[in-house]
Amino acid sequence: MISCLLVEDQTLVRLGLANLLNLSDVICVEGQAENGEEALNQLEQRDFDVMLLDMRMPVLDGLGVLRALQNSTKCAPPILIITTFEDCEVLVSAMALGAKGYVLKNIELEELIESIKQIVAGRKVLQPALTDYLLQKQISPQIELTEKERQVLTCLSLGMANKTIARNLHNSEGTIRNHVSHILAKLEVQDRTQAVLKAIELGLV
Amino acid sequence: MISCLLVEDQTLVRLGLANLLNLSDVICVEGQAENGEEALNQLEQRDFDVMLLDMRMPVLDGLGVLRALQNSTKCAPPILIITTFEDCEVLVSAMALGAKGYVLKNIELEELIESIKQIVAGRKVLQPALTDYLLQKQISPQIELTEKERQVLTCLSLGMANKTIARNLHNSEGTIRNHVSHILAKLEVQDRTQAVLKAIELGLV
DNA sequence: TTTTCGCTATGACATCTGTCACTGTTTTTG
DNA sequence: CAAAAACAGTGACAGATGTCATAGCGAAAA
Repeated sequence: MISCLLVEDQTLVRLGLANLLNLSDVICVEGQAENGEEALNQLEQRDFDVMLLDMRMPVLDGLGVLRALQNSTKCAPPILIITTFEDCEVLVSAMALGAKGYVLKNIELEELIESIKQIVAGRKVLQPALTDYLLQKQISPQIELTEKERQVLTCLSLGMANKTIARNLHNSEGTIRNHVSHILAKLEVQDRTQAVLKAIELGLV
Repeated sequence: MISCLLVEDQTLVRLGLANLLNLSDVICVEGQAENGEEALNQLEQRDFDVMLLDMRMPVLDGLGVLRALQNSTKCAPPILIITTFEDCEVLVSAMALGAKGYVLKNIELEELIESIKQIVAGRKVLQPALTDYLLQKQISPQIELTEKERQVLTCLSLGMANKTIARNLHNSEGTIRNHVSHILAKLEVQDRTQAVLKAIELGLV
């Protein structure tokens, strides 16, 4: 029987998932936490075979937990990240911080149980759908904006006009126009609206 | 016994929640769907007392389902939106489209069951935490766009120029300009970029 | 040191954008 | 039916937007 610490802020999701896992004959959710701090407390008090960790949480999020464990002397259980597609940007950081694998919340139950077994056995679990996505993002030519350009882009995605941006950043309107022009070129788009859309898509803002 | 259709894309969450609800002695999850289209299919085939509807889904999202039901002659069950704090911007649209209430996914189980009973009894359920947030955001009164305006707005949020939109929708550029002008007025913004941002924020696209 | 790069700035230019007024047709609604 | 919308269009206009060439300044890199 694999003892498991489940860390997830949404009550319904946590209870539901715990229930499902407990119905299996190999996994037993023996600890639950609804944020990172609680998780760390639970780890203080007893040992687990594995920790299922959500990324987005109040108080202390998934990355926070991983950081805390790295700086701690205590020997933590292997960690499987359970996250949504929307939050997958932080996965690279999570893996760098010592997580042993990641799966999407919309994974099938059977597959999740299999993943947990793999993690406990010391192997890594990288769900293909996510890996593909991350690789594709990395392959996509990285857009390098200067500090000023980033500022202007932020203003753009707040819907500001050139004149307004100029006032905000204490520049002439002409200067801002130049920056905008460079941003459009770097993002390979034709106008500010497309720039904002692309920036949102790429998570630049 | 209340028969319930549960619409939620994340498999684990859906199964877990169904399980929890079925453990109660008043609610029975008799249908499940992992996207809006499946939900509509299920509604075709049989009746339910209530539908629990997630907002963010692939294929056809929550708003899409509500729109489809509004344009349909069929008598749909009352709908309770179950969503996350992050997606709550679209709730105003959802309510305008006929949803009967909304709760957060991190609601307590007891409270959720109580909410479902209220909905089935014909009352509305507006979870205070969300209502407060929305009021604080001073969400403007429901924005009513015409069909054509919606089409143009969609084009706008794809980053199209007026000329491109005109070609796409088979209109003169002047006509498109007029439509854009009306959209800006209705959204109470100054230019197309702000319109796109607001449209995204309000879930109009 | 020389070069490169980021930032600032200006002026000119073509084009795009949004507003307004006004004219119609068609469809919906009271 | 009559009024009200939605839809399509035109022409004119002011202002916003984006491009380009050019140039000075300071800091960092070669």
